[in-house]
Amino acid sequence: MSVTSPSTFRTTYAEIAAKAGVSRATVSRVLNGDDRVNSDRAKAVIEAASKLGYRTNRAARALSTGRTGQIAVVIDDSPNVLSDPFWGVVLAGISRVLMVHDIHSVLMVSPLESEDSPIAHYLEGGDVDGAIFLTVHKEQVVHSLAKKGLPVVVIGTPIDLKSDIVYVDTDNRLGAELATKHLLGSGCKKVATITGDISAVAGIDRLEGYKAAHKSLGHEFNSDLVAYGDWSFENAKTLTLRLLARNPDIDGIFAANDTMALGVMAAIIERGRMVPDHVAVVGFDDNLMAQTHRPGLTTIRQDIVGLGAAAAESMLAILQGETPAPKILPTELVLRESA
Amino acid sequence: MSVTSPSTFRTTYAEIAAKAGVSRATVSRVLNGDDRVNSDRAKAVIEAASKLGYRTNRAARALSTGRTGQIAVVIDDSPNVLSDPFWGVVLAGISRVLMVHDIHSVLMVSPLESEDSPIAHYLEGGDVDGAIFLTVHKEQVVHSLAKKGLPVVVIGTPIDLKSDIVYVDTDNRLGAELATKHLLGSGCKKVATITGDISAVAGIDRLEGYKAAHKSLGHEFNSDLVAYGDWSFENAKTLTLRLLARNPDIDGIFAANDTMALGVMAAIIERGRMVPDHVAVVGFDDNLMAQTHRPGLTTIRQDIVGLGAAAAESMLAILQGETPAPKILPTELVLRESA
DNA sequence: CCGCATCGCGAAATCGGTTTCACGACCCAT
DNA sequence: ATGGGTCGTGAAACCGATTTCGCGATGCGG
Repeated sequence: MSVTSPSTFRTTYAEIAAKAGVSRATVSRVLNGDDRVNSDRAKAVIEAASKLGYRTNRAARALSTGRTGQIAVVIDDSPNVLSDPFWGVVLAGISRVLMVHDIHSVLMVSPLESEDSPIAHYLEGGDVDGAIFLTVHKEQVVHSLAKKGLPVVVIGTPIDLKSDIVYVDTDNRLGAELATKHLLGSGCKKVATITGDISAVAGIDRLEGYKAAHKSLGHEFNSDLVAYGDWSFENAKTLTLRLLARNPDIDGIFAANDTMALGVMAAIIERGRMVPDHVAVVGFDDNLMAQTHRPGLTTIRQDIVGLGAAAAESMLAILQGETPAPKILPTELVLRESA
Repeated sequence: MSVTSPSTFRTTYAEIAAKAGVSRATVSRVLNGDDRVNSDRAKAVIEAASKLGYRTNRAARALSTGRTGQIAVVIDDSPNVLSDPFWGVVLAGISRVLMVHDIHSVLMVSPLESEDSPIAHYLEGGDVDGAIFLTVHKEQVVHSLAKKGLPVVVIGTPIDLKSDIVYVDTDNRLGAELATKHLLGSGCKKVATITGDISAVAGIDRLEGYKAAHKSLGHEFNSDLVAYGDWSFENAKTLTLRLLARNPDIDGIFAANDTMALGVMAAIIERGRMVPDHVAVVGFDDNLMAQTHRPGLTTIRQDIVGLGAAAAESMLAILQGETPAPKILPTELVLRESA
């Protein structure tokens, strides 16, 4: 009593077998590249299959093999997560790589609060062969899933590095160092930073890079010049106003992401100062806004598609039984007008 | 000879049946809400299932019922599509609704060029119960898939309206009218527009809205004030410069999306004029940039999550055997500084 | 009290690939 | 020639949930 009739006629091994005059077992062997089959028969099978327009039934295969050919991609469902263009691009990177290997991405947009959440149960349920996590969620939960045998890849460095979770990330530390060095190297005397959320590793690392640049260029690190932000525009703007009030001679600011860099610039303008003439600004990400904003934002470009692709490749490696090392992707300084 | 051992022990109907002292058939009936089962036995089954931590095996169910509980979400894979934050939000809207109904979204990021493309074949293959298309792709292909019996929902109005493809869209015409009326109503004498790609229905409709506003407020329509854009920043900037050179007395511009509105503003500034003092600007979308840009962009907000949700609900309706009418979602004017 | 419809339930078939197992054919070394 | 080995192949079991079919039991109208 199906609600909508399938109306699609799928051809099965049985039909191919009949047409090619062999058994279903042989059809299976041929179609899965087992070369221990008489080549004439193999040819016959291939021809029959293509003539009948055969498409493999993934449900049947999954039932039989226990592998579904599907990977879950889990994203936090908070209002500002999927509206960040970053994730869409990561998704594209993941999807492209997996699709080449005939693996499908199942999108799960939902917070993964506890080990009892429906998503966690689903992931354990065996209906996907693995899971890629797009933000760090509750790391605890990810660990426990991994321990239960689910292949897991995390995009972004986990806080607990001792655990051997496979992850990929952008080289946040070096990128931030690059950004800060550019400011210091182009004549800025007093370079401040607005950090990201430093409960996240990306936030910490970008701050570390800022410090490293100072050290390596022989500038003294001054904690007065560090304002702790949360990745958001408004907050960055407020912090910048406070920073400039206290240290009017700041002539360069490294913001830990582009969104905050825009907040920084808005604050500078509001104080009646010019970018980059009075204060130079460098961001991080190179998102669309960095390009469209006036003045154009000098920033650190990360290879976002590459990040997704790397995550997908790590997942494939795990499925092959390997234990891929973490991958850290390089960054690049993009010069525009703001610094 | 499995590569990674599943290590996960899934409990099956057989085990539940044994524990509850009934047959597998009865387990199935109970777990699928068939009420023609003795309530004591039902209780026993439910208890056994929960005690054993039963999770349904979707592959087995799919094989048996012919329905997979999965919907494909197809997005064009061009560099600037997934980097548009719009689509991420639509995805979230879709995913949330489907997930409530225990249906999973399979993401397919790929151009759907022809009826022979791998994606088209996959969609016909029966491994998903339906497909939601996130941009109009080759409409031809979508039609042919629909004709073959695949439940299909399109986000965005199809060009060929005679075909009875189910679609959902924002009220582009009315939104554009709202935007233009705001400009005309707040004192602008000469309001130009940068259109979107007018080979897309959204582009056409937003232009129609612009015209309708003029008509309804008794302003004459002047085709000199229409520049045909392509949704992109750079192009909009160029067109605006040209427009302003030819008509220096333009005092308002409606850009058919926010990205172009930023281009428009960049051009205005470059000409040494001020927004909104000399030229007021209104966009369309209300994306993140509209909020973070200075001056803040007055724009038309669409309910993007709602768009995804509506698409998902239409899909669910189709799967129920209904034929949902197209849904057109209302828009809203968001006042900021630019107009 | 009889015949017939209804009801609850389990045995068994089914969905479509995959995989084990065994069998016959053939080859080689003794 | 003969015992042991390899090779290609098909029959049949299997994955786990669903569904048809039919059986025995109960209920009801006449």
